[in-house]
Amino acid sequence: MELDDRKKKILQAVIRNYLETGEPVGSRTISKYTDLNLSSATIRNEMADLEEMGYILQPHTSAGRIPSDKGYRLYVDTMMEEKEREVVEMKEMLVERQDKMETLLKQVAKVLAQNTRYATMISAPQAKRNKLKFIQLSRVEANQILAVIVIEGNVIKNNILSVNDEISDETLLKLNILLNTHLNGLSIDEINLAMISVMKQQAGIHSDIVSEVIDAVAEAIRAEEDLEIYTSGTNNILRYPELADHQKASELINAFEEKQLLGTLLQDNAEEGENTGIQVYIGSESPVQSMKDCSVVTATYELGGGMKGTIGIVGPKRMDYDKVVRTLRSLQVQLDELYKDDEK
Amino acid sequence: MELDDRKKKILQAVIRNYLETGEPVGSRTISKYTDLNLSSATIRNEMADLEEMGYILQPHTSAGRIPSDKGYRLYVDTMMEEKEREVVEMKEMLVERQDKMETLLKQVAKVLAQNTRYATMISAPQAKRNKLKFIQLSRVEANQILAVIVIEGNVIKNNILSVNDEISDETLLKLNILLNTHLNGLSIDEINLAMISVMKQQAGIHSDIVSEVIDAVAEAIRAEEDLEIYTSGTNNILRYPELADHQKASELINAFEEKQLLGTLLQDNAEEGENTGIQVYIGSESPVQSMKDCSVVTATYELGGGMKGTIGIVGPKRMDYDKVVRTLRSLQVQLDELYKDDEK
DNA sequence: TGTTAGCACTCTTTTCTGATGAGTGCTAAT
DNA sequence: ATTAGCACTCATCAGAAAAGAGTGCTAACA
Repeated sequence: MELDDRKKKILQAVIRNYLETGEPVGSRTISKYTDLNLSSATIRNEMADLEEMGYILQPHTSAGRIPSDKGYRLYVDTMMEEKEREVVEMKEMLVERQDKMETLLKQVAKVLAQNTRYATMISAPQAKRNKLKFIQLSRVEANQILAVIVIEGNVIKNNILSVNDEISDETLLKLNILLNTHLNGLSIDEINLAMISVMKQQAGIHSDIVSEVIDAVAEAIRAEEDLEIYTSGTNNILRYPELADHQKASELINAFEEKQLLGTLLQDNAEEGENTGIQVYIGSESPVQSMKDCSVVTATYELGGGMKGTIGIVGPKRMDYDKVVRTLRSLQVQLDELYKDDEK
Repeated sequence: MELDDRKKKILQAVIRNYLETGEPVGSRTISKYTDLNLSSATIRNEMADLEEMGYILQPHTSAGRIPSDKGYRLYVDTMMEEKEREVVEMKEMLVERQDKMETLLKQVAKVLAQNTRYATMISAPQAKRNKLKFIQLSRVEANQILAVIVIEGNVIKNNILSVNDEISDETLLKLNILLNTHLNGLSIDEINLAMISVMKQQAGIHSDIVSEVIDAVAEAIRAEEDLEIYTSGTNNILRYPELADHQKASELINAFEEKQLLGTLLQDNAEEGENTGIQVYIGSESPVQSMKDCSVVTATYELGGGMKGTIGIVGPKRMDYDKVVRTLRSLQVQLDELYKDDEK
């Protein structure tokens, strides 16, 4: 059977209507809703075909139809009209340039959640390979050394090391130079044992500090490499009856709390080289088990310098795909501009 | 009317039973549940009295009784038996000493939520008056200066400052000395304008850096002063039908997401000088509006050096007060020991 | 005098029933 | 190919009846 133009129109009407109401859509509704001027009977026949083809489902005999995952997929891929109207201007809400990346991302997640009324998540931008830029040791107390580790992209980590015997300012300076000359510009797997042993030798009695610092560096880079994720609007999940069932809602809320679980979703996506950077996962397409009854839309964004992160929106399968995609796209542009403003 | 011993026993039995089941408790149940050897009729008379006194409520005629807030209050204040059995050993789960405070606190919140099956929150320990301990400026790039600010209690903040003209290593050293001699050991409101202008004068052409650094210091101390809060087990809210109603659940989940809303709860408490440091808020006693149908138990903990934080547990009014209090108390001890271990 | 058995009464909860209505699939007419 | 018509299905709703839990009150009892 072929999916002709009329069938497409009907399918589209079914989906549109279902997105709005969340209720199964009947033939009579469609017959009036569309400009096809067909009677409900004709629609019924067409809907029977569409069901056979797997685009729509009947929850039970004598209920209307609801879109299947396959139906949503077709809709998202080929039928969404991206109207220009009401492109949400998020910029105003982000005007106050945030110094801290963390604050910015939290705010984006929050604004997005308020705007869309779905649950949102955003991963902090990451450079592919994190290289060490600069190390600085300084004394805090007699037997405490502060190690400041700066990674490519101006990410800064601190670490306090305890030492047994006091260290003079002079040796501290020497150690600083030693560490920086050897390690700067290296990524974590470029620091090898040979290098470490050379450094230890040169450090003499302070070799233990060297190892501690190197551990700290490794730790810092590793920490930077696992995704920092911010979420917002978790409570929106309860807004949609099809997700608000305790079992499902609990799993979802948990996923949003244990942010690592969201990692797959945000990480994998960042790597896929889609042209627009926007991905839609419908129901079971989602790589995260607990979201098999939701849809997830993700968008990668760039904050310059190859720093890429991902934004995700989680809602019911009948989420307003048009609006979500539109909003994400506009957000991508706005974040891009934010970076450019920063540049100049 | 007097609350004699028998009435107390009956009240206790009603509460105990209600805590377990969440269902109104009838006279017959009590008559069998207790060792009073009284018939249900007698119990009924007593229960009528207890109701008159305001300790219990009838949801409707011909339902059993449920405890009122006043009833819970009496129970918590005078009737809880703290049995020794099954004191949850959380220590094992916290064995791996965490370097980072953040990780530790997140873990505590999580373990606590898993143990109690309630929602938990924990505020990071804070010293009352945050004093500046040490400042370190260093160059990251030609026109970028990294300012590391260490606050009493070894809290470290970083800040990158952009400067217009390059600064020599020498001037940087001078600035470092200048800043440290003037500012170390001061709290935010001890840094006054006079001091600043003296420093600016001494800094000569680099006076703009001085102001930037001072801003950064102020910002860092302020940031440290507003509570860092970690939460866990939000989804446990859905476990209790009396809270799982969409309206309430949504508000609660939101409160746990917008962690500032929890601030009042955790902050006020930290200041109250209760002997045990454990506080119970029942229903409308809670200072947070959205929790008027819950109970909240908070405990202050100390991590040495006057650094105090607060742990909070949020559950239904029929939460297992005994267990929660026991767990919190044991946690207080364990955190205390953790610090002592750290000390030596 | 305190305790208890008994009973009528109240109110919620559950179950069943029939009615309603939305929606379908099929057939026959256009 | 389209549509009107009709029998049929099934969820949902309203109401009634039944069941059950629990109460308050009274009268009897130790």
